[in-house]
Amino acid sequence: MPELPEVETVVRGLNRLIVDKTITSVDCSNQKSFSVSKTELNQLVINASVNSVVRRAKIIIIHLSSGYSLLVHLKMTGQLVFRGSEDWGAGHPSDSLIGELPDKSTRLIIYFSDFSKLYFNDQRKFGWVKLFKTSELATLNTITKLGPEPLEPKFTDKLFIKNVSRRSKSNIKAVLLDQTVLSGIGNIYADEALFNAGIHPESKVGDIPIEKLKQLKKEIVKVLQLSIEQGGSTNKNYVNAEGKRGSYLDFANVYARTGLGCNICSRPIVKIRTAGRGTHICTNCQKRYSR
DNA sequence: CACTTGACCTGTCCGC
DNA sequence: TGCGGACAGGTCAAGT
Repeated sequence: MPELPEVETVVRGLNRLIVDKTITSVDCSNQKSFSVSKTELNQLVINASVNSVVRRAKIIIIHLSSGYSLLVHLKMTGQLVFRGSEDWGAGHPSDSLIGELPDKSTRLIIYFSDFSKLYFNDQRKFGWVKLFKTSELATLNTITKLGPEPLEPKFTDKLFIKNVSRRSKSNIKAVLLDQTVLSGIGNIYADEALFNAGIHPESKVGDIPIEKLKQLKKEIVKVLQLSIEQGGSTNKNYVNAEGKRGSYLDFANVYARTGLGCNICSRPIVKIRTAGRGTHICTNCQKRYSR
């Protein structure tokens, strides 16, 4: 669920909420979620302050003053939720989607010197938190293997076509989900971009006309920008750094609209399975390209 | 190398 | 009401 727009929203929130705060301690459960032990984690981050929070693909990077950086991947059900010192005690913000913290999915708590806290919750335990030296990030395989950022100027038509063409015999949907081709797209925005471009997700990349691929690239950028404006998509678990939902799904054309009328032709949206994923389409508006 | 599938988890929903 | 099974979907290892 957290894809590029959701992760971007969390990062923007954290930049407002935790920059310049100093860590006093960390507390974690579920060792599987972490690359270092609680003891090590405490040794390496205590008394460090937060320099900045950035994003690469779907990875959240928290740069610390100690020369280390915390990397967080939310996978499907991860959340990074900030609670200010005024929320200490019984109450919690009434407009938050989640209640009292910690709860049973809390895996990590970062305590700041002003008594505010950052919670990492993850129901399904797929997410992770890793600690690296900031100077090592540039050569880290986790990061260097990632494809281009779709919202950066370097993401040109030419680069998009070159990268998707590496997998010319695959379904276009599977290729959009491949983070080495381009980074940040997940199931929701793959379905939305393919609908907006009028392409059936099971079209093979090699069968799609170049002009249509260019249009798809344009639709990817547009849908990601729109979703960031809406604070991302909340289907079930996703919340921003303040525990609030995103509203992109109010604008969705196909995702989670099975059985509802297509916004263009009114025929019902159909759900199929493509590349092992639930896939939402309008069979009338999306053309299946084939040889 | 290109490409596909299943495993990792837990909570929820659907049919019987 | 309870119970089994399918499903949710990001990534990677293992398969063809």
